[in-house]
Amino acid sequence: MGTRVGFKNLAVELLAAEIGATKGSFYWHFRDRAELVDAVVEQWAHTATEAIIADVEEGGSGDALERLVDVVLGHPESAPTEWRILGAADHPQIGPVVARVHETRIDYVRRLLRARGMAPARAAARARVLYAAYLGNLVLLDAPGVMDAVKRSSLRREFLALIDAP
Amino acid sequence: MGTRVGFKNLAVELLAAEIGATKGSFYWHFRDRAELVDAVVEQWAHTATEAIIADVEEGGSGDALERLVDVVLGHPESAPTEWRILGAADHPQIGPVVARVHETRIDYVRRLLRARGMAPARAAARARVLYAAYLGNLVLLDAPGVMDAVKRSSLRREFLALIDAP
DNA sequence: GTGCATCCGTACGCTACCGTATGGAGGAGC
DNA sequence: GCTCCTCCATACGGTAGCGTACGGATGCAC
Repeated sequence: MGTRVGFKNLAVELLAAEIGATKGSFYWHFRDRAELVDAVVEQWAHTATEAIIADVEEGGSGDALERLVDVVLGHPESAPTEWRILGAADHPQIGPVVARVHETRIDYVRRLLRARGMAPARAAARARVLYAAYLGNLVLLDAPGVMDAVKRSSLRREFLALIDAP
Repeated sequence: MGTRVGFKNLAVELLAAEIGATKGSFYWHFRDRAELVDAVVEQWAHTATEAIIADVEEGGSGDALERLVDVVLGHPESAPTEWRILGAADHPQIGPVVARVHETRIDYVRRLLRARGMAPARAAARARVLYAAYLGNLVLLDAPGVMDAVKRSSLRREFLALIDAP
């Protein structure tokens, strides 16, 4: 069996065979492969932004930024999927959606920093760098052996230190 | 003309046509496409680690970590190439090389943090998060419109703040 | 000048994948 | 029972890209 992730593996015949169907069935439900890609990416964009933000917002105890760090660090199993989608951002169907997700997330972090009293300009720049650290963490999680030696508690501690940096 | 970057564009016939040659010529110099990929990735691994580290080491004025930040933030034009190679890390020929580059760079940042007096365990974790921020910065640079509003001086300031965070 | 090594071009086979054409099974309505 | 709609399978055409076969040119040794 293949890698199960990756834009290249989002192929019509491969997907159909995995389900146990054929191409004839696929092309009844989807007009073409582009429609499938759109559906997958749009689904990801939803669960990767609104769902996470809602999850953080409704869990009322403690600081929201801390809860956000716990949420994004607590689900390393979703890292490969997200990283593969980001890696396909050069595709014309995926790039705009990814950019939209980036801006939504950065703006959310910026608002949380503002709520902690950080000045507007600094909050904007800090939000970008913090989110960049999250993205790079995805990359490193995907590289075999690079993150094996580091404990998640250390990571959490460093992320929180970056939030509170002067 | 195409995008000039991206693993998919590293194709034999496309490359040959771009130079003005043909496949027959290519297969005289390379055994197959895998050998070409190996050569490109290995070349990148060299210039992306040893070259940068040497550049930082020999420029003697000021703090080494600050110089490193200036070097990596000062060459945004190399971001697309690096980002595309990282995005192809699921390829069996590229993944190990990328992991090697990650570890080399993280260890370098860790040593610089140690030289500033940071405790070993914290330096190891901090180096990973700092490097992750650099990687995420590559991702955001590639997303159109996301980084337009932020000035490089602000970015530099935030990176330095992350270095000195408690 | 003849033989040999080097380098390159043309033509072909092969595979993977997308998309289409076409027929057929099974249920719903009447 | 006839018809139509929904869903699926088989078979085919078309394209992109990798790798190979083979012939031709160019230069060097002798």
